[in-house]
Amino acid sequence: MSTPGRGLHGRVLDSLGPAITAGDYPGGSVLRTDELAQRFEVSRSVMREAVRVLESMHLVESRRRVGVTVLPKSAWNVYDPQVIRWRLAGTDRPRQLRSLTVLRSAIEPVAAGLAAQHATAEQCAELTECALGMVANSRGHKLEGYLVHDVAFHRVILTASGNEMFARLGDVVAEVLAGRTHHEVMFEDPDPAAVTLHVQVAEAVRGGDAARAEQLTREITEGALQELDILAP
Amino acid sequence: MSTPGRGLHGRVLDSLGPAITAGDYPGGSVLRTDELAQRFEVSRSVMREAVRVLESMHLVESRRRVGVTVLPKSAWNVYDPQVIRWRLAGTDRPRQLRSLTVLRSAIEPVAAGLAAQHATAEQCAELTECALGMVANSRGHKLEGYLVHDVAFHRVILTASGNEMFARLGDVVAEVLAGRTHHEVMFEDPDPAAVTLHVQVAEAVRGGDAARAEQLTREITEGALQELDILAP
DNA sequence: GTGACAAATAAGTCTGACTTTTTGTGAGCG
DNA sequence: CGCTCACAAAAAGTCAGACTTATTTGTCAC
Repeated sequence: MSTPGRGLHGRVLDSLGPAITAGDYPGGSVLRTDELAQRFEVSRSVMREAVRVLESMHLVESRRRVGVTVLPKSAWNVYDPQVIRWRLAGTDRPRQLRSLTVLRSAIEPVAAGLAAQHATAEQCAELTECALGMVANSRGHKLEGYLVHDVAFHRVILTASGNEMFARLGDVVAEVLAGRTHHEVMFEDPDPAAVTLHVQVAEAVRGGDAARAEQLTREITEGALQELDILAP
Repeated sequence: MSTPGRGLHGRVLDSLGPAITAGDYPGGSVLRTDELAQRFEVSRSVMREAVRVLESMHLVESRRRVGVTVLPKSAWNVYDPQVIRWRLAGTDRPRQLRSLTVLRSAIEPVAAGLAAQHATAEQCAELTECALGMVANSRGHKLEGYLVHDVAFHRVILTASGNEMFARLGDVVAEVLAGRTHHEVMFEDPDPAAVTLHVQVAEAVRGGDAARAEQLTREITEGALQELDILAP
């Protein structure tokens, strides 16, 4: 999925990033570059590069004479895809999943409305194809096939909205949907009502009915929120 | 506001970051670390740190034997506050401002609804105070005073929503509102209707009326969108 | 044309010496 | 006792140079 450990500094990050986001080093903890370099058996240059990246994510702050200070959670760049992945992989997973689902519930309906106004013919076709794929995989424990089309569907909506910031949430949504299928309980086939809603959204977008696309998508995300409440009330 | 040029690598970033986000180096352009180090008169170690940061923002990609490749806009981490600031400062400003305003229109109503459910008594008081401050500065060309309270108002809403990802958008909203007051045309006093809406949102949140808070905030952001359409249709 | 091999190239890594800033501390003094 | 100021220590910051490694590209034989 992501790009693991590109270069030595990347491997250090793969180890240190999750540790920090998991809370192994509480906000205010002070680390020293030299010590870290020794611990990870890399040179100081490599360690410094890793620290710079963590700093750009506002996970740590490096100050002379004091060291590398871990910042409080409130300072973190929670929109950084890397940070999101690290948190989803760690103990913060439930909270992160909830935050992201709420975010989805705010963004996706608006994105769908915009998509109805701006989607190209090609995007409409793609959308319909995705919806059909979902229908085809909606019965008989074909969860993986369903997931692929579900992810593609939401990606097209976000892209077709024409808003670059919405488009960039495609990966996040993919992560959330994949998480739901793989980690959470999902023995049975997906909710038939949800499948129908996706088909209807595709129709609304194709027909240029922004209000309807928005409303239907709101029902989809509403369902996702309820699912979450059932799992962890 | 931001933290300019912390260390040498920071100063390199202050120069190179805006250049890339402004499109001075089109996607696909290839730079070489050594050459950049010479151009900015820093050592390679410093230059490498800067490149690592740009890489973590997905502005560039560094590959052996080829160099530092500038990535297409579609790959950028558009939620990185630093990237947002760079783009707001450059030629991409109008597009960025529009994207952010659309984002606001999706997020803030939902945030207001959640705030109505979760806001503490203290946050409600703060909110009312902000609204009153807006009223007090709404007439007689007190734009700066108005702005301060406006920013504070939206910050409280986003924080009170209880969603960490919403809360993190406080800075972004502040940037957008400040931009509207400082850069765009805003000779006259703010729209009285908008002021009234803010007061009513404060009331709705205090009263725990989520639906009303959401709807009223939707009207506020709707107004912001229309403002944008008038300026650049 | 194709496939393997060699050379060129630029990033990646390591090391050691040096600089700069910040902080703590303690001496001196009111 | 408390204050200031100067000095020393600590850790990040910077630099330069040598070396390694992966990747591309070009070439040459088949």
